[in-house]
Amino acid sequence: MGRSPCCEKVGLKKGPWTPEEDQKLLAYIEQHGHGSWRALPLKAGLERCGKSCRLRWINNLRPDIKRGKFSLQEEQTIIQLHALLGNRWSAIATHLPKRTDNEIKNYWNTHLKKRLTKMGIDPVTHKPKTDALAANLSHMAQWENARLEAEARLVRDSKLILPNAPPAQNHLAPTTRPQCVVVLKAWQGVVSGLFNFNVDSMQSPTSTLSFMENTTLPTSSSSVGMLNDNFAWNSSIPCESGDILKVDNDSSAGEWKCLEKPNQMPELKERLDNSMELQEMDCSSEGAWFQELFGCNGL
DNA sequence: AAATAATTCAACCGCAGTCGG
DNA sequence: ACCGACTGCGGTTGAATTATT
Repeated sequence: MGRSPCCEKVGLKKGPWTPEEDQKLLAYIEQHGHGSWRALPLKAGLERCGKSCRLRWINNLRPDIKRGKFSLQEEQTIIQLHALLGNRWSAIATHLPKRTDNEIKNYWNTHLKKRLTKMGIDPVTHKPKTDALAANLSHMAQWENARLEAEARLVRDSKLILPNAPPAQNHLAPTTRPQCVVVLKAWQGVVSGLFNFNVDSMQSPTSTLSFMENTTLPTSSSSVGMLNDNFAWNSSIPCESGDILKVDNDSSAGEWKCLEKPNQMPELKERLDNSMELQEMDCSSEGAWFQELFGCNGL
């Protein structure tokens, strides 16, 4: 083992590099290669330790470094790889050849981690947090479930009492039924940790976010937005019965698009069909509460 | 315009793994 | 097998910058 003594030596310069120092380091490496980092500072005429030179070269002076804002694709790759590899920044950096591990680490800590946290996703486990937010949503979902059961029962009872009663006016076409229930169902699934990453797809630019069986995805625009912000990579998500949600990375927003018509859970569909009152339920505000909860624009 | 708070990111620090003597 | 030199990595720090009051 043993510790490197070079950085403990007194008299070596620390702190930000000057352009002159950069020039010396660049010129030396271009001419001789870096060779032994420990010996380099003396040969290059730098009052720095080898470690500092190495770091400066790797993180700033290397000619193949890409600077500037991370692209959506890069963000997606980082999130995917972090889910797989954890804080192994150098391993992650090998998949983003023009980015340094330090830059990726900084970007994760200052941007991506915060974003995931804001979305209720644990940035360590990449699973939804079972915190107060999730508990609230779970509670809301249970409440909604109970309410629907009661309403459906009421409707059935009223049909029994008035068998010839005319059908209630249907304000919404069946395919455009209120979707807040679907959203809640889906969120219940999400908070239960029903999704996982398809490891095999990690190398592929088009990856699949696979859900465990019977996970119903939300189809309202607001909830789709939520998923977009959480898992905005080039993905296809199998919904029920082969319905596919796809994120379109060709657009700068990486928008989720439902390619097929939404397919709701059979029992939910039946319940909705049975409930005339439910068909009249006003769900216009559901987008608002989801956006408020998740802080995403979702549209 | 000034003061303060928040954010960003380059650089440092120390630990662990590898290699050669 | 042991020891020391060296490199690479990840966590952390703090100065610089930007946003907010």
